[in-house]
Amino acid sequence: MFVKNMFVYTDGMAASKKKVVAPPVSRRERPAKPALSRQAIIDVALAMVRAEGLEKVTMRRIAAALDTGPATLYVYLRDTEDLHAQILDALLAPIRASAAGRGTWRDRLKALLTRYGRVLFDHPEMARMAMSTQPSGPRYLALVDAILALLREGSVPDREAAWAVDLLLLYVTALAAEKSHHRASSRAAADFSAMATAISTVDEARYPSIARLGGELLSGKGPDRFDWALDVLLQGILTTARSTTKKARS
Amino acid sequence: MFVKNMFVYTDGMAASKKKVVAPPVSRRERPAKPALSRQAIIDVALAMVRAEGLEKVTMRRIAAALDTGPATLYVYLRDTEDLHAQILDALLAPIRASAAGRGTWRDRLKALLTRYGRVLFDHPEMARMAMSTQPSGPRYLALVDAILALLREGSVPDREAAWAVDLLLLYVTALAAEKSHHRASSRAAADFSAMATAISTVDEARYPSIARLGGELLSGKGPDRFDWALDVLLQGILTTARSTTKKARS
DNA sequence: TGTTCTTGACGAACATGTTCGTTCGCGAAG
DNA sequence: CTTCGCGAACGAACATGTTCGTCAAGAACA
Repeated sequence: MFVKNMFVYTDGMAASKKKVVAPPVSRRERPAKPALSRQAIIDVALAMVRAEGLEKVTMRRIAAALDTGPATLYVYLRDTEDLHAQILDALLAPIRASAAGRGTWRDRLKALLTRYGRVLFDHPEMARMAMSTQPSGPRYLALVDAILALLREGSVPDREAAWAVDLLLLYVTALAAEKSHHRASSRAAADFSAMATAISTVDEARYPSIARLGGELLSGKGPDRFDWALDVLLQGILTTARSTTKKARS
Repeated sequence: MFVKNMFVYTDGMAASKKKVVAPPVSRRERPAKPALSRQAIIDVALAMVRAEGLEKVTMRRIAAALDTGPATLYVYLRDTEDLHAQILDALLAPIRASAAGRGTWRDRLKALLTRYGRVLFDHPEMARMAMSTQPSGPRYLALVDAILALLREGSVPDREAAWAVDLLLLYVTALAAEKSHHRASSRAAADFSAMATAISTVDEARYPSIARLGGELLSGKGPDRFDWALDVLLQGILTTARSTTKKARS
């Protein structure tokens, strides 16, 4: 009897009840929405990154764009880090990492690293995320592969190259993270000015070396310093063997 | 009965009970609390860091410890980054950055950088913060000064040393940020395993260099890789001039 | 067919950093 | 003495990431 009544009731009010936003909304409404997918989420996020920048990509906004709630996204994404890793890999696509190109292997390697750094630099939060996530997407792997190929072309032994690729990528990532943060921060100019002041007015008795070098510490433009740093790294990589290092220090 | 019970109860705990449960708390109560100060906040935060770790230091918990609300802290602190910078500087105290010590200048420099990295490594969030904040506290400046002194002792020209100190600190900070995050993350083992799997099963046609090097990419223990990286950096710093680099590339 | 199990879907709730607006005590000025 | 201005103090509110618990549809099984 109970079941029978219930059956009749729902049958009679089914259509209008649903549309009038009656409190007991049937869950049968659910499948009417287009099914979600991981790729759909990533696609929406990427569109947002390109239109508004990474800071505007939040779980809530993505969910709203997909007509669902933020909690639902966690069925497909582990967390924002997972999402960011996907975004980063997509953003690396334009780089078209390859060992081929013009100029010496060294020129090509530096150009490649510069392009990689550029992507991160343009996305502050991405750079920071790249510091803590071990990217493993196809584009990233292509980047790693290209770097290894270039190091090989430059006669860097495999054993050293295996570690050098980490070193190079870490440095570029860190620099991008540092610089992009400053760029994104409204405090950058004030911070730089405060640092310059601190250095120029430093207590010479306490910090003799800083006092001596003074403004030199802040000299040089970003690209120049970056270029020099890459040269330092490459020079060091070309002349520092792993096992030799180990023995000499033990 | 209810009112009566309440009355009796409050009577028994008159002083503290009134202050805690009475809705119309007079603002005249304010000055009765010990005045806040930036240093008091930092001290509480430091005590928490030492007792429970940085992750447990939140504005709300600090405020609670100081018997106030989190919004009040913003009168004294700009933001959490500001707070973390103070904490970092305090944590650097034990390092006692100095150019003096035993061994070659190189040994001492590496030891100093290792100690610095250790501090960051032990505090994941601190390392990440150090990537985006330009530390300028006294202990940090002492570190910078000591590094400069050691580079000078190692005959690194001032012009190069001025940039090298940045490079060295950035690398160590970045590495600590990377490694400490992994250490703090419950996903570290899974991530590493996934990476190892990805590398060993990589498509050779697509990533020939990665396939060739395989496990070598993940070889070596942290300290060994770090030691080698420092040697790379120092070797590069010792042999890479700034102006020469500029000319050769232009 | 009926029952059980699995999993997508998602609201409520929680923790955290931070901003905005209001109150009130204190010191300066008149 | 009274009034005014400033800034410490702080509650309410907001945005964000994430977890937990519940519901219901579909698959699997008897």
